[in-house]
Amino acid sequence: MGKKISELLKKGDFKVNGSLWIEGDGQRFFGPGPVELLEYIDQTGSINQAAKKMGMSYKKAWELINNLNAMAAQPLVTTSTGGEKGGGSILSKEAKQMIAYHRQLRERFRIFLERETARLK
Amino acid sequence: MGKKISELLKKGDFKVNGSLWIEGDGQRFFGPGPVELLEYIDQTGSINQAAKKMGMSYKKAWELINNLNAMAAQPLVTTSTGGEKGGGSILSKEAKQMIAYHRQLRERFRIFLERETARLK
DNA sequence: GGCCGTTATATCTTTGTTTATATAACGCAA
DNA sequence: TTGCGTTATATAAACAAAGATATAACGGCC
Repeated sequence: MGKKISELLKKGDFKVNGSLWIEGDGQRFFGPGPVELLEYIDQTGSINQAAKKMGMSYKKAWELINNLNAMAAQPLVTTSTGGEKGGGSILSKEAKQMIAYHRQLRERFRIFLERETARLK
Repeated sequence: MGKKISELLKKGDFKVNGSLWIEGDGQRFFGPGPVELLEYIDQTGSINQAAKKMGMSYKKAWELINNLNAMAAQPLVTTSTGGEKGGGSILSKEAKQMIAYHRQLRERFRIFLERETARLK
């Protein structure tokens, strides 16, 4: 039967971890990063502030959003410039639904990872 | 209930995909890359040839192996230089066991991903 | 008109990662 | 002794990713 994994590692403690995403046409569409960004945009109403909360440059955040919109049938984020607050961004109904899907996915993944970690101990 | 994911994407076809690894002390220990490399080393008896099969530079392959050995309680790969074939590398019993663990893990992960993909369709 | 904060974009710089190249040591065999 | 293929390592070069900076446009408000 052999040794346990904890015996194979110098530091005995370990866990199974991973990353999950939804992909269409071979390329990633919806991963952990974009989801978190969308959630912050929903909270703040601004790509700029959401990026700051994530410690991410505005440029990168904008590129993420742009990619998402390019792959989505309907835009996930609609933006506007000017006005009282200088502009802003809001999530579409579809974006909120994607977030909900991903939340469920992540929760089941978390359970899977816990179970697999326990199985190897 | 909202729309299906396939309706949210321009290209209707999609799947849930991901990556899995074993980590100790917060840092990755055993992921898909190292496993594949070890398997090739087992086949060829050489880090050099294994690296070529993976389209990876020898340097990177060696660094991967070095990291693995540094985190493992017993070395996973033992190397030798000189001799009839110029030297070579062989896997320890522990390495083969890690590969076996990871294979099982991957298989259950595959099933998980298929199930999750189906659930969203 | 001038101010404000935001989106959108281009350009340049910096940083980090990967790859390429070179060199030495090893031990067996011819 | 020379040749061979491998491990092991350093250094330089090439490439990619990320970050910094600057600028324009927008539209409400004072």
